[in-house]
Amino acid sequence: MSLRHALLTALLEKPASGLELAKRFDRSIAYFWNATHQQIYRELSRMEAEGLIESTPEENARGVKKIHRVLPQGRKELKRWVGEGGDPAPLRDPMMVRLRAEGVVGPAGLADSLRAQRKQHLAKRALYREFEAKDFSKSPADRAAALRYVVLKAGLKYEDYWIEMLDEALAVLDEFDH
Amino acid sequence: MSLRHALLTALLEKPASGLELAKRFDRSIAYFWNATHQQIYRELSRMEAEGLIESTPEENARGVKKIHRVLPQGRKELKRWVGEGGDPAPLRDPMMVRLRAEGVVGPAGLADSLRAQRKQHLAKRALYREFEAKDFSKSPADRAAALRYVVLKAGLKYEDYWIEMLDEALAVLDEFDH
DNA sequence: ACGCGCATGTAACCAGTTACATGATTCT
DNA sequence: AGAATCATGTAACTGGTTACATGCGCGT
Repeated sequence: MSLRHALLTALLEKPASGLELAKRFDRSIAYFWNATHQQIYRELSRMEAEGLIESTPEENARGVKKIHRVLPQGRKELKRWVGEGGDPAPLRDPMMVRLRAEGVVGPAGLADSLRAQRKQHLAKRALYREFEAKDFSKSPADRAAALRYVVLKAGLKYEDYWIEMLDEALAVLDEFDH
Repeated sequence: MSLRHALLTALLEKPASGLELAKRFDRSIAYFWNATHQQIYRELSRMEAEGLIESTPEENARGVKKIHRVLPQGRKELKRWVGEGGDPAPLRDPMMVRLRAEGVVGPAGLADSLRAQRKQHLAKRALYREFEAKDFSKSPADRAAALRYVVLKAGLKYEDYWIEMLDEALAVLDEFDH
């Protein structure tokens, strides 16, 4: 149930509406979690029903915007969950399955999609590097910022990892299928 | 729907029963996909109903063991899927959420679970290194083996990545909470 | 006789995905 | 007037998780 806790964290940093959260998830927080607006709305309703957050309608904007704020119960729940621990997330990546399958069924046109994914990872890395230049040009002074930077660096390294991986896979395909 | 295709790949390499597949997923294939036996049985039934695989009971063993084999339709479906392409798998890791949350709610005892996870990643890496020494001590000659090696190296690097990450996070927590 | 490991499953649940619905405001 | 954007939601479905059920054979 990490979506709930990702939302609590985001709302503690700054109260927001459902759609604003969805956008933040798309942008700055996407390197460690993501979610669609449907999922977010559902989870926000649940959390409100359980007394973890409250919402106040803001009528001046178009439609009715609901700003969500974390209640003491919510902060308590987040703190409890952080200390809780648990196993590493199970790895589940279709591309690795595809690579192995390519070995078994013979050339099936995987190289193109490897290159396409490589491009996407390059783009993400470039974006994260912008975040890095903007937010962490000097080393962070406080604890919270230092931890945010660790997470950003993890995102960066994750993209590095994939680019290396894909290059290696492409080299192998190139060698055997010249 | 990658479970299906992971199973087809595994069954093409060697026909097997449901439980054997579950074990293989736990061991050698766990660095790119995993699944419980319940999931595997459900998917095998579906694939049999759709004519992608067939099963023959083997009564001599204890209980009734069903050996599954891939049919031409199944191979065709796997090949189709490999060429299909798609976006990178969305990243979703609770530990990254926890790190960020720690920054927001203050020290909440995250260091212990970071160390616990680190241990698990070290163990996995050691296991993968054994696989490497056993199966790839000399560089692979054929295409299929070369691709299997790429996937194993990806698994290895993934563990390296996490160990580095966790060390960095622990260093930050150590610095601020001495 | 008893427990353990092999082997196959069912059922209920939860989280994430996809498609669609609705209404208001701003831009052209 | 019509299109794009902001904003919130419902419904149906798929995939993954957890808990439980059942029966056989082998070792002690």
